[in-house]
Amino acid sequence: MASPETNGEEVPTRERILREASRLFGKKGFHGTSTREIANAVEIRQPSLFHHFPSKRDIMAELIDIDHSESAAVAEREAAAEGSPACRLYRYLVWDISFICRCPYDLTSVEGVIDDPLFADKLERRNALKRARRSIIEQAIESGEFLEVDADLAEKAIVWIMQGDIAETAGQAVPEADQIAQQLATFILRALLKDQDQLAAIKADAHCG
Amino acid sequence: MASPETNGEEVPTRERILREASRLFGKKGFHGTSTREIANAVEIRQPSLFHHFPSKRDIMAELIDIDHSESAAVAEREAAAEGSPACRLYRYLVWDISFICRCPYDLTSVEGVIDDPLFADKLERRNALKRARRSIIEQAIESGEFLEVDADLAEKAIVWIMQGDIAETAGQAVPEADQIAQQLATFILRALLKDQDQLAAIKADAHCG
DNA sequence: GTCTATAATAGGATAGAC
DNA sequence: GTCTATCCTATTATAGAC
Repeated sequence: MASPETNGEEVPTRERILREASRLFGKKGFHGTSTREIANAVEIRQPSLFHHFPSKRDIMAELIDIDHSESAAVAEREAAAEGSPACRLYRYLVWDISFICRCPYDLTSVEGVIDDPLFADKLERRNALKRARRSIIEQAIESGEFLEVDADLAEKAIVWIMQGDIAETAGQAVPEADQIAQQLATFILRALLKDQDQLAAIKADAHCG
Repeated sequence: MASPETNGEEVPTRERILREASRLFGKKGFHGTSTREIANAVEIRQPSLFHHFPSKRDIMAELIDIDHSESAAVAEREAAAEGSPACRLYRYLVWDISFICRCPYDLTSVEGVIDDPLFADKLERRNALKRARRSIIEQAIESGEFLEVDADLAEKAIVWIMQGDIAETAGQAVPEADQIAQQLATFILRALLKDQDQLAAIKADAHCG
């Protein structure tokens, strides 16, 4: 119980920079946020930022890594796993939305900068994440669990909902994380399932909460 | 057939400024886009912009008006109308998503700036639009057509999907506008309807394509 | 690890010629 | 209606003291 995270004191400066920068990037965009604003929010002077990060770009780059590294791993694992694809999609969705709701950073700005040449080195992993999600949806359609919808449009709608949830929670680490994750994952599954009566069994098999 | 819009020539400078600025705002954000970039895209010099708009802010303000004025009118009309709420939601959704897909401007940046104090005068109409959408959903839950979901979360998920579609089409006026509008409206209705078998009747009653 | 001071650049907007 | 030239401010980042 001596963790600096749990008792609310002594958050390291580098950590506070990431949190405040993510909020400002989320609200005003990466290019629209100045290093002065970040420094003011952290309550240090502007040049002191450059002791913790070599450039403004590197602050954003770290936020991209936080957003994508675990998500891509989970999605790729579920895409390659055995068993009901609908259940695997549900499990991935609950994990990722829950991650979003618990994250202390506002990751809103990530999708907005990922196509910027400045972050070209981060693009491939994001695309791998997208491919994994699409693969699970295609498996669910082929297996007959999902309606024969446009898999591309379905993957997009899912991303859009997650993106909206990211902007909504904005790094506030909401306590109802699991509840929201299950509600949104259920919303998505209902829109795609051929037989709504299977929803209860899918949730039970996924054993997330 | 002499319309400047249809034969592709002679688009007025003011119009080209709106189109190119909307694309740049959508890609790099309002604050992240310089007036020099806009001018370059329009192929005029930077100060010439200020002959057509008094400031960079006023370009964005006009894009906000384009996004919200008709949408708010349609949503408020459907919220106050008679008949099946699910049908009225479907009709609004098809209209708005179709509008998005036909719009020659990239309206991605609108949601990102609407909370900025710079555009405080545009906030009330956006909130009226949100209230109208929520009202239709609440009516559909009360009437028993929709499952007893969280109306707030449902309205959010709908906005997120429309917001994603705005970013996707990015003012390219896609030819499959009606098809996409119906697919996404169907996705949303399926996620909310208590009885999936009513979907066909709702679509028929809405008579949108 | 933070500060002040400052360099170097890019930004929004104006003046006035054509 | 567009241009060149320019003003003034804000920006990212560095240098060097403490």
